[in-house]
Amino acid sequence: MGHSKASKANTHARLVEAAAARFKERGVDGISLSDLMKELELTHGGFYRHFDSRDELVTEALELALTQTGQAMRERLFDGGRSNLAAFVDFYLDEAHRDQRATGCAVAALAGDAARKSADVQAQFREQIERNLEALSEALGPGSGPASGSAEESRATALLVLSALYGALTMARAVGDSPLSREVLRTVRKRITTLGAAVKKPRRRSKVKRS
Amino acid sequence: MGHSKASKANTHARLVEAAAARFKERGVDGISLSDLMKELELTHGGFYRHFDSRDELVTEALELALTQTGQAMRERLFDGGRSNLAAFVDFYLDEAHRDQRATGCAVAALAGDAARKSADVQAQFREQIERNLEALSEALGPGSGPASGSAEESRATALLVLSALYGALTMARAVGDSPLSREVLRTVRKRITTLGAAVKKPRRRSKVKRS
Amino acid sequence: MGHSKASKANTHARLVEAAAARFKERGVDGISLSDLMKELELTHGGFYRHFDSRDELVTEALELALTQTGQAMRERLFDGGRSNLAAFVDFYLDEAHRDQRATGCAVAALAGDAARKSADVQAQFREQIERNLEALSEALGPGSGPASGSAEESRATALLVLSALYGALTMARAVGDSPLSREVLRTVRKRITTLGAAVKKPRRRSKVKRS
Amino acid sequence: MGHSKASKANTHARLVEAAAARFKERGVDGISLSDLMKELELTHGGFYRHFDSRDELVTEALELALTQTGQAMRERLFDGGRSNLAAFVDFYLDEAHRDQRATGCAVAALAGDAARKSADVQAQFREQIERNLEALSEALGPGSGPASGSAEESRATALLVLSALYGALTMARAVGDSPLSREVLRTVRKRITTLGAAVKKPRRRSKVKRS
DNA sequence: ACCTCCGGGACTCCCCGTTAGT
DNA sequence: ACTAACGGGGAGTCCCGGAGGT
Repeated sequence: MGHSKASKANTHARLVEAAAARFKERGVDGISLSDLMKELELTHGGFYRHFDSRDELVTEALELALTQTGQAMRERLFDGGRSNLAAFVDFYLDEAHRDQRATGCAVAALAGDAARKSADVQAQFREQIERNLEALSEALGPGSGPASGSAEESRATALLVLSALYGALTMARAVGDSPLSREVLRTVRKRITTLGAAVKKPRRRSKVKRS
Repeated sequence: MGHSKASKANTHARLVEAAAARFKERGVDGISLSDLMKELELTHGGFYRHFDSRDELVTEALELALTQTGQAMRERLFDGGRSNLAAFVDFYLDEAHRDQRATGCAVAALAGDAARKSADVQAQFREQIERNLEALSEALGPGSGPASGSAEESRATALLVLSALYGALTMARAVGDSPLSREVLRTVRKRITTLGAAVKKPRRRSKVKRS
Repeated sequence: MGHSKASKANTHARLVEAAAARFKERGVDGISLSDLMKELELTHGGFYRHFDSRDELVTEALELALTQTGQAMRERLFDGGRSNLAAFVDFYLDEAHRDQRATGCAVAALAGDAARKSADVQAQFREQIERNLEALSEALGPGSGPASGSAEESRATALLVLSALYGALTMARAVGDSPLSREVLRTVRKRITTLGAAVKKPRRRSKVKRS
Repeated sequence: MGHSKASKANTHARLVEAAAARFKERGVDGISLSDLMKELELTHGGFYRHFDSRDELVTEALELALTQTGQAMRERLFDGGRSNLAAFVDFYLDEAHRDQRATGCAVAALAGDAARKSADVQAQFREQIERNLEALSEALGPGSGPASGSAEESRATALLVLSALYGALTMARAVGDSPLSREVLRTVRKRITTLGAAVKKPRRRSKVKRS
């Protein structure tokens, strides 16, 4: 491993990766540059060879974290037909996912922090969530049901599903490992598919209710 | 210059209140003791008259924030019959609530942080969420439907509803004020009642699905 | 010793005395009320039965310290004829006086602090120094010399003598016990009388010089 | 934000200078580290980059204040022949010097405090006063008079003169601006040269007295 | 890429003057 | 007159982000 010109780019990338993981684990302000550099067996003095400021790292790490999440999500979602949603939910609301914040969903890990950050950071979340939404919407798809305002409906359902997923995972994490935590995961895992069902079939009744 | 008779208890209480508000607004680590004291027009020196450490304040402020939230929630939930859920949801997913983190729901504001805090803090969230769950479960009540594992069912529904509420509010905040943010609030507000509906009436189908 | 009405006045007086001593020893800001009260075997909570504020004690203690000093000074100055000045100087510039700040001259002990205190405090010093000056001036007296602007002359001499006394004592204290400290005392003690001599006898030359 | 290359040495020096000035003005205990740092537009957190403790700053600031004083004194004293003493005295006992404690003589400003400080501090005063004494002694010089124990004599005179100077300035400051304050300065200014005269010429009488 | 260090600012501790209640 | 405690504020310590210099 000579210290070729490529090694700088490599270190940059490793830094962003490590930061993405630590940020998801401890929050954007939860880890210092010094500790981060130590992870790569570097000293923190060298940091500024790669970034102009911590904020720059934050931006890049967030970008990475969010796109990785989106990518992984989509892959699980699109493998075949309708049953993929269930598979995705099973993964998303698993205890393993709950406990591995470093590798898990960036939105669930960092959305709470994003509310207090700059508009730029929030824009990053917005873009990614929008993308996630589209993917989920497509997965829920209008295809399988009778054609009834399908695009709108499935997007709305996707929003509801996403909210429930993020909320459930966040709650499960907030209460620590406990019966409640496991109950949240298990219950929402089981029930969440009813949302898709509800929107696809018995649409008449819902409309009546809302009026 | 002299302290009025208002006494310690008052200052202590005001400190906890101010901390609760600021914590919800900026996160538990987002405000310094010094700035907190300034809010009460005090200086940082007097802080340790009231708390042994910052952590002690965190504990008390979290307790206050969480119970206040729970209290307000229950009040909105129980005014009459079933329609209160809708009213509660309308309040919870309003833009005003989204923008007023200082006075809004403590769980939504701080659950993201709780995941990285001590087991004690997580226990506080657990207790409060449990209480919220019971209240919501009762509000969704088994009463209106035929006696079919009603308690269990309504608790499960409550979990789903709560998850969606927390998740939607968190997402709406994370993306900043924007069409997406408003869409999240609006959509979930409209759709969330279908969750309750789904569980209360057409219970047969749900069961079939889950099997 | 019942706690009769007289006892309060008594405590007040003892406080002022103790404060005067401590202030001279450690400076006006060099002792806390708490420590002061302990000297009287009281607790510091009772202080405000006797004074409205620390400043009030300072004023009274300074008054006492300054007048006691003046009194003692005058007594040593006026016992007989002219040789009293020498006796006074011998006392004033003795190592014992240097080492016993608590009972020694208040002006020498506190003039350095007075420069940084309020106009009121400085007025106290002004009055007392004026009185000391008059006494010394009288002691140096115009009597023994030929009548030549005698009052003016002796006042001027008194000023010079006082300056040298205060300055020598302050210097002797500032350098700590050491050959230099003792040299200052000894030398000024011996030489200072030449000032009086200079003014009383060979007045012609002085006047020529000043013109 | 960000520190220029100007580096530590500069800040250190500026701190010592500022401290020297403030100490002379308000006393060694009269200014807080925080306020001191504010003068340099720094915060108190950075202080310990430059000094291990407040005491260390005190030592250095005292050293600076004392040597600066001595230097300035000697410069005024040695410009030509004997008349320089008068010029020095005129400066030393001027109202301007009385009112500018921050830039004025460190001995006069701080000797009162030194008596209550550690032996180390007193040693600093001792050294500096010794140096001042030698300079003044040399200025009074044995040269002009008949050769009679000249060194001893002029040192003794220097001691007397220094005492009078310190004492007069201290008194003038202690009583605040007032007729008395001005009288002290004026009178001692005029009379102090008689001390030198007294020692240089009529030496016989002095010797007789001392025996 | 390292090491060193600067300046910022937080937390904690402790003492002071002052006040209230016993 | 004491006990207790309040609020002010200084000192000391630590760590962080950032900026040289080797």
